[in-house]
Amino acid sequence: MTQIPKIPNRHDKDFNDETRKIILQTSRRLFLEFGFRAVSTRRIAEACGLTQPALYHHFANKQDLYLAVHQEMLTETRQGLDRVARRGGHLKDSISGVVRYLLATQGEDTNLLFHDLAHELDMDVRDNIGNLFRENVVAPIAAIFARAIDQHILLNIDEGGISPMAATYLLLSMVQGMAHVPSQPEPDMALYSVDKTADSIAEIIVNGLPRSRPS
Amino acid sequence: MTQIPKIPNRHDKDFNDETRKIILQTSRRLFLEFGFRAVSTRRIAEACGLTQPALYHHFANKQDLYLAVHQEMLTETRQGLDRVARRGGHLKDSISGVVRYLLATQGEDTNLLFHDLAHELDMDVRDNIGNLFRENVVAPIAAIFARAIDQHILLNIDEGGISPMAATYLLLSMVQGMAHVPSQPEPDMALYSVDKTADSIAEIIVNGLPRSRPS
DNA sequence: CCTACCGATCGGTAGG
DNA sequence: CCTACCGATCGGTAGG
Repeated sequence: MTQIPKIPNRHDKDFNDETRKIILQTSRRLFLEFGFRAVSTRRIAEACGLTQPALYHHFANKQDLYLAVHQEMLTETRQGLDRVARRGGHLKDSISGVVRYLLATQGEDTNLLFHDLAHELDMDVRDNIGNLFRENVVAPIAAIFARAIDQHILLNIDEGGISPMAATYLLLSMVQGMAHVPSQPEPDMALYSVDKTADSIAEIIVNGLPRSRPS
Repeated sequence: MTQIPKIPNRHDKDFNDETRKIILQTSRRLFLEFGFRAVSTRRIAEACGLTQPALYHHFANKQDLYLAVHQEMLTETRQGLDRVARRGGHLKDSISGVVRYLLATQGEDTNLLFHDLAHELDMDVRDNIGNLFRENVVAPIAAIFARAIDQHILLNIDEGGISPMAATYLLLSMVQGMAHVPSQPEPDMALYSVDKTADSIAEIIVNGLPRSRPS
């Protein structure tokens, strides 16, 4: 019998689980910045110090890697939002805490994620990530608005208000929007600290743009 | 001398300027939905009923076509926003008019455009489109907020307000955000008419989420 | 405006 | 985890 060469597999010592973590954190950074299509598997591998086929020992394919990245990230986001929610406080403080968390963690780029879900991913992966996003991001934030409606702080739809989910998507889009404000010669929001930006967004959501007098 | 075969060029009758318009409107639709990278030149050509190399008789390359699409579109947006501005009226009415125009024309996807500018285009095209966006979209909207600050309706930065440009990016992101709210079994904002959605966003920008009582 | 084609790059596989 | 390689697709060109 000929000698069978050593082929690493997930049961060997040299099948390094550390490598999987490196691939995950590297591809997370790249996918979040550039999106699914613009990040090639070779680019991920190179950034990890691997050859491209090596990725396929840890993930079945590119979409599977993208899914794993978002499963991990959305779980983390859920934990952060739950921590904010447990602090309680008034509506504006809760909103400010949510915004601060989203800004500080440089979390999901909602728009880039939606673009990938709509155009780049197969149905099963799309549904999987879409459900995780609704469960782990939208639901916890919407609960804050729903609570304010129950306490008659905000109006419900029948009274001329908007739904908790619509309020949540509005909040998420405002967080994304502040990232695009170009830096100015004079000090501007983009140069503010995360805390100040979060308070400012929360203030606008609850009371609108700062006015001279309540009209 | 051998017979020189007929090669169409821009001076011939069969070099159809109508074709250029078809390419522009077709690629506009595709670029707006899928972004620069995801739209191949072959896909554009096929949608126009042409072969892919035929595109290069009308545009030097893919980026040049992308540029022409946005030059045309941003000019149209400028005209629409100027028309809204000329109507005058109170701040909330102006904002509502802007939002209504942006929603009705299914204009620029700001986030997709920013992604392309940041990651997909050469510096010269990026700067060109970036300048056009600031001149034709940001500036007209920011002027509305600047006017409200001059009239002491909104606070300026020193008084705790935000800059006209920051307010503009916030408005643009809110418009984008409403497009992502999933349709619900119960009637929701996504099912509202453009007019109602525009009024709702304007109300939130000026007065915040609808509350039971001014606190 | 077409056919034919170029080099580069893509996601993924074979096989060890 | 590597080398070697596959078919598909990309933007763009040659030449008529």
